[in-house]
Amino acid sequence: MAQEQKTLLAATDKLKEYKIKNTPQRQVILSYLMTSHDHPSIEMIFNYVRGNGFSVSLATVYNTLQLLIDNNLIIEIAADSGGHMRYDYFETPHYHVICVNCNKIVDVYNDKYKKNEEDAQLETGFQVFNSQYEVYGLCPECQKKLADNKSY
Amino acid sequence: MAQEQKTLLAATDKLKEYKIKNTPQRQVILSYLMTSHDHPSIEMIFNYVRGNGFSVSLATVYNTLQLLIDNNLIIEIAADSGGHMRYDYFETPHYHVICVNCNKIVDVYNDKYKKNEEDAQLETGFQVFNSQYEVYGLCPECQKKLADNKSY
DNA sequence: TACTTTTCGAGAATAGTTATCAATTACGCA
DNA sequence: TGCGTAATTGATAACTATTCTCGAAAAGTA
Ligand SMILES: [Mn+2]
Ligand SMILES: [Mn+2]
Ligand SMILES: [Zn+2]
Ligand SMILES: [Zn+2]
Repeated sequence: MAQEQKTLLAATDKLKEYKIKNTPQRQVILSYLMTSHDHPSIEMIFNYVRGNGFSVSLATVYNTLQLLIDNNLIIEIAADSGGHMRYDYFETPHYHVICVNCNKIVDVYNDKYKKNEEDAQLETGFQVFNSQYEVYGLCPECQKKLADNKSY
Repeated sequence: MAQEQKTLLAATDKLKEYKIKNTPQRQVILSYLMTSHDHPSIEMIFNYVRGNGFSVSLATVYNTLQLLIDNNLIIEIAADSGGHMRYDYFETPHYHVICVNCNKIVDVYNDKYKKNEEDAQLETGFQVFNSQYEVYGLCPECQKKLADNKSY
């Protein structure tokens, strides 16, 4: 069976597991997020779905993403200095290292940062659901690029 | 001397320190951020400045905030589920605990989360400038409110 | 299959943000 | 202190990301 088919089935299973009504649009969007590692924007998701032969509207992409966020299946990252939100399947806890120059997002699979959730709960009395950690800096490529430009 | 005057002077000093050209608008915006603890939105800042007898346009508020962000004087928090950005003077490292129901933002002055910056740098080769940590949950008031509603 | 409910989608409407550009202001320098 | 230049401001237009609308289509249920 093609890989593509497999991930569609995996997405279908997830939807069932979370008792979310199954539709082709939701399958494709979720399977894209489950397999892609590029933290896509709305536009990228929209183009991906249409590019794979499925019909979809922008409104449906927005609705579906909100649904997945509400079900804690994905997270939204405000990482794009162009003001675009980025989306990430969030099964395994990890944090994001973001290049302020090119908007690249790199995953770091280390959940140490999660330990602070307990502190936060004790300190504030909040009932804590989850947390996110973002690190800002310059990626190796942009470091090089900017160093080269300076040496004129 | 009135408190108000003092914080305006403090803001002026900060602007000098960072070699940012001094204007009345920048003074008021920065002094508001330096003293307020409510992580204001653009709209709140705009209203504050006008409410204190200074002329200002929305464009200037946006421009000034971007300038202060670029100088690492303030940070932008994507904490408002209504899609509004919030702004915070960020002299002392701290993280934010955010109520997903009422958008309240509570500061926790504990910089343990910052320790991960070193890991991130080693792991990714990024040149790290700063990092942010956000915890999501329900504030005590909203916990109570929602519990009451359920008990019908 | 028949029925009910949910979702989809095209486009309109909304709202947050950015661009424009002439007038004003800040500030280094004589 | 006063000039000259470059930067900033502000009213508003333009832009663009997101949400709304509502009739049509599809999903789930028995
Ligand atoms: Mn990720
Ligand atoms: Mn804060
Ligand atoms: Zn980069
Ligand atoms: Zn609350």
